[in-house]
Amino acid sequence: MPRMSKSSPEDPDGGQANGPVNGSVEPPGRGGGTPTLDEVARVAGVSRATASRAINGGNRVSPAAQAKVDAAVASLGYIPNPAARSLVTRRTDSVALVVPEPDELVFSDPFFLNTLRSVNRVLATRDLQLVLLLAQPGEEERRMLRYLGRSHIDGAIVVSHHRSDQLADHLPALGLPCVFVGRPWTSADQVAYVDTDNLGGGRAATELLVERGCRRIANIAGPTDMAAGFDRLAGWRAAMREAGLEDDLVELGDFTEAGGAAAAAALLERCPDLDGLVVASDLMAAGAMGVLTGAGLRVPEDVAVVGYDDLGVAARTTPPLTTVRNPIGAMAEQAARMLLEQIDDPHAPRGIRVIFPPAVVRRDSA
Amino acid sequence: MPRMSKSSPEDPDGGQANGPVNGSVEPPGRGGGTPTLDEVARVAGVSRATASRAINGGNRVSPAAQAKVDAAVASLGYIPNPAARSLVTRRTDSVALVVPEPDELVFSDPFFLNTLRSVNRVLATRDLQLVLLLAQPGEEERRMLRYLGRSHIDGAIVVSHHRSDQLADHLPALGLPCVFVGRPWTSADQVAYVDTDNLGGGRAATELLVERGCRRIANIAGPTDMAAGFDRLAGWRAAMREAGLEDDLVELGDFTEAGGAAAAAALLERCPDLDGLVVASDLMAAGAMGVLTGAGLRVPEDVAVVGYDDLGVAARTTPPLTTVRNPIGAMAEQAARMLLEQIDDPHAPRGIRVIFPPAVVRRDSA
DNA sequence: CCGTCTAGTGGAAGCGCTCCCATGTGTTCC
DNA sequence: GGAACACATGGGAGCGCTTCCACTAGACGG
Repeated sequence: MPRMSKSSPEDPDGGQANGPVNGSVEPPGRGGGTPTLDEVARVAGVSRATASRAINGGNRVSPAAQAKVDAAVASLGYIPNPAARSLVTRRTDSVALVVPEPDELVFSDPFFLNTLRSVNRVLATRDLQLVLLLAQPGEEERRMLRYLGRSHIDGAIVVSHHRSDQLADHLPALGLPCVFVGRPWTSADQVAYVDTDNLGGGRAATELLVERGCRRIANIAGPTDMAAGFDRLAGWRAAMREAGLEDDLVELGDFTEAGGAAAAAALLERCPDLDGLVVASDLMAAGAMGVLTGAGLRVPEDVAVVGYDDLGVAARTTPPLTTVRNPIGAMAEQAARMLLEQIDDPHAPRGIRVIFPPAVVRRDSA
Repeated sequence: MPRMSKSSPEDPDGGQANGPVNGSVEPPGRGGGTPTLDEVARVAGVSRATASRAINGGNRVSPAAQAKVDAAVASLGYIPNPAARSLVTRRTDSVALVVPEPDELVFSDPFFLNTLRSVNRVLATRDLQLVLLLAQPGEEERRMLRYLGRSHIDGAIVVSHHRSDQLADHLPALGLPCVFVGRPWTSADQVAYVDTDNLGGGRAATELLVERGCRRIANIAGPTDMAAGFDRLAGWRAAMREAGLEDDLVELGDFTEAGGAAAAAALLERCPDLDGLVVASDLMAAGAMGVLTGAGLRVPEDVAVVGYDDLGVAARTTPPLTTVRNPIGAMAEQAARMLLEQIDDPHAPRGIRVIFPPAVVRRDSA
């Protein structure tokens, strides 16, 4: 029974509207549509079932049949229809990169690009597609959750998660495989995540200054609704207390250069003779250093500065910034791999976490 | 080595929804799995056909039926299965953002992020998903083309297209709606694209220096395998000739800060007394200015500098950079809207192009 | 020499959806 | 009052694919 793929009675343009237009070859006997599994099977002289098996890894297929199917696929230029496949397998071969975006910060950060790159690299090895989901809190976020809730996607990687969004609670509840980059605020023990030891990093940065002999060490913190900002500040606090120093010289920044500058100015006002500065990001540190030198202070002679991230900016400031490395590429890759594992094995444990150690990178600012 | 810990070794509610076998196990009608259109129809007391119509815009559906279906959808939390829908409609409701990536440059550019943002914003208004396709030339690119060739995607936006890739020839040949951001090298009259007038921009930048009285104006060009780099250089050339000046003081950069610095050094070697510098990107201009001031030259007193892009860097250099604005956000948005039009109407004209005028932004460097 | 395997195969049953078409119902017009 | 026309509706045929299941050979041991 012939498919009536073409020219149904009242198809005005003969069906050439969508779909790859005639363009190239058309070996098979049938109408000019894109080849289907049926055609492959016919050309190969096997059943559709066998053709399907051959195409999907060749389980329980004789070498002879496999060869015939391979040849047919090649000659027809056959590519399986993903929708049809997805309909029955219930997989979509695509994963989402979820980026809650309450502000525009994410985007100015080289951090995001590194993530994208690394995730994509891992996914490419498995022929998975990356769907980007940017959503602001509120309506957009809700729509995104609806989207994720249905079988559009096999899994999700969440980056730049904020305290306000409820991704960490909702995603696992959907039964959707997911991995967070950066410790989630809630449900942290039910969700897989990878992170750096931001607390240890904040502590290490501070200890460096303490050992250098600094006594009045201030801190420019990141937004405390992001785990990274929160933990780095906590690390600073811990190190300060251990060194017997006051831990009240803190200003909040927003991870931007301007924010860092503003915070530095405020700090300088509060404590004109500060001699050390721990900053939660290199970009903010760059802004802060501008203010310091503008105030006639030398870095590191008068004020030693330590940044955080080491994603490029740090090497370009004057003086080059001593900083704590944030291995974002490795983290994202790790996250992608963990997601793959979850997708492959739905019974795999859910709460795995991987924490990368901090690494101080010494340059000239401290 | 990252350390790893599993905090919840066993999976409380394993993946129950993974086999297509479920259909037979699960009595239809009771809310076991995800609701289907059948269930909606049953709950609403109408046929599946009517339910489908009601859900898809309510054409030829009585208000009463519409209301009943709406209620059923709400109460069941029904979301159409995209695969099933796509199988019959031959649409996928997702578009690709194609990024050929011969090098890592694209990523360090704020340009890319702006694009992403804008495209996403437009797509969101129509509930379309953004699939990110990053591919290096060669095997990866071929795989990408195969992917695009099939009905995975309704359309594509191509950014950062290089001379070497053959996207501009292949994509339209696939019959796939597509829009380029940045003039394609080939098939430029068969492909829709949006661009800025880079030639005009290069010319304007140069004229600014000429009017300022500069006579020995050098140029740091971008990669000439990208239209933007090529055109900006051509604009400089045209303006130089018109002013009766030599147009041979050119060095090629790679759109990075380091590349700009290297080019500036070479230029300085060739012509120690140059008094004007037109640079194809702000990042390169920043690098170049570093070299200039390092050589004891004042900007703009000794050498006036004009950059290109104005995507943030320009305002942060010392001195702030006079530059030519590259309205990348507007361009990307425009591209997305054009793509939507092509998708909506397959018979729409293909070769539309939209060119944004250049705009000089005066700061302190010239 | 006959069960009993096992590997390979094809028939057929859907996956959840859209849309064509035939079939009611209520309106309008001559 | 019947023809002519809306308009709304449900039945049903697929979209292209995977996979269950029944079936046929040959292989092998008893």
